[in-house]
Amino acid sequence: MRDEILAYKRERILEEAMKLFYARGFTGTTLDDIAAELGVTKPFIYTHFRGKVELLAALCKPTIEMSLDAVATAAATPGTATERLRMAVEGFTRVVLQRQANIAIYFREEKNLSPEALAEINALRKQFDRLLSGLLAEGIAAGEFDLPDPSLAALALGGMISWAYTWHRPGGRLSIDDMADSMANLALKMAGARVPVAA
Amino acid sequence: MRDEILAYKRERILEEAMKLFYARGFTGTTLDDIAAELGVTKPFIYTHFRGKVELLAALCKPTIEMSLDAVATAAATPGTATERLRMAVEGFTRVVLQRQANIAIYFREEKNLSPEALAEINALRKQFDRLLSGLLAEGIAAGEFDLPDPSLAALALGGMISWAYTWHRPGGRLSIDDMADSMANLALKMAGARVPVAA
DNA sequence: GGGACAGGCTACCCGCGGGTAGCCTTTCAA
DNA sequence: TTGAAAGGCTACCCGCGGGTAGCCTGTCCC
Repeated sequence: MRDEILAYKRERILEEAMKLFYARGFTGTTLDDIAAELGVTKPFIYTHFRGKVELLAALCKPTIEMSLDAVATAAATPGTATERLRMAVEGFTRVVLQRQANIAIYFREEKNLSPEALAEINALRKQFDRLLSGLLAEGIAAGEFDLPDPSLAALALGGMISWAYTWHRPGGRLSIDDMADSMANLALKMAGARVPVAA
Repeated sequence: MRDEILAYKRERILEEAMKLFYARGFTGTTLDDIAAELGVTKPFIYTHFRGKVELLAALCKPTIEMSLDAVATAAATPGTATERLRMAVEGFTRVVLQRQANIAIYFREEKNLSPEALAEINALRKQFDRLLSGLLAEGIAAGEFDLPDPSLAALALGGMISWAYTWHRPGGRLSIDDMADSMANLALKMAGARVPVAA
């Protein structure tokens, strides 16, 4: 129970930090701002985190892990490359949109991460690209996809989806599920998959 | 001649600012850093720019204008939608890769722009999206493309290309021209264009 | 009732860096 | 040779904000 309360406090700090970093940027947000938003004072934050940059890492890393998980799970699921690519794209799109602020913070504030945190995250991203590119290569080998350069296509695909953090507005015309479906259709068409559902 | 030297000095300042902002981030770079790199002192910069944020705007705005121009020129060129889309994608890809640092700085440091500069740039981006989406819609109307949602596809396309600023390495496996060509092929396939050149 | 501890706050330090005032040097014209 | 202007530098200011030392208060157990 003590631990649960501790964990809850951590979560609340991260939540407000996320909102403020998203709205004003990392350097545009002070620890006093975050504390004020929580109705506490700056030293309170220091009882839960080593400092400002640790907040940043705590916001970024789990989100990158979730992105990797989405693709890794899809790649490891039984099924055709087409089915798995759809699953990967849908899953990743959901992560990007559900954790839009974290994704935005990560890409904007990468330079402010500690070297250690950055290295860890870069390793995750490398895996992400490899998995996606491998999935495309499997599809080509199986005759399902038609792509001359799966590595490049993986980067293009990753960009197409990641980019949604810049323009998606929650509560807009398309729901997250709509977006995931549309992105998957576009991705399959780009891959040259047979029998694409109307994109 | 006086004016030319003045313009040259401005350019040199911007050049070093670009390199440093790109490498260390906007807040991670001091005016003293930039001055040192140029072999001058901080007040020198102030004889050419109002302050640090003006440097930022001077780096971002022309690059966004070039992006818009690339698409606007392509859209206004005579030809089929397929031809014009290829031209637009190739042109935009070239801008992104040739001005990679500026693009990166813009997307990362958007929050540090003055409200006025931000508003101007946002207006340009809106035009960009409208032009691209309009071009896709024309292609659909002409029966050249097969896309259920041209607005969404325009955003996806824009993302796919913009994203290259995060991973392209000059001197890498693919030249800028290779990249422009490949991106255009992927874009046309995504649009469902008939007779796509092997992407 | 009292001791002790946890948890948070008040109050502060201090370096960094954007921005500026005013001087010095070089150059050129008369 | 001198006056003056342009151009850049030295030296400084000062607010902001990350980080910390030490106190205070409420709570729980004896």
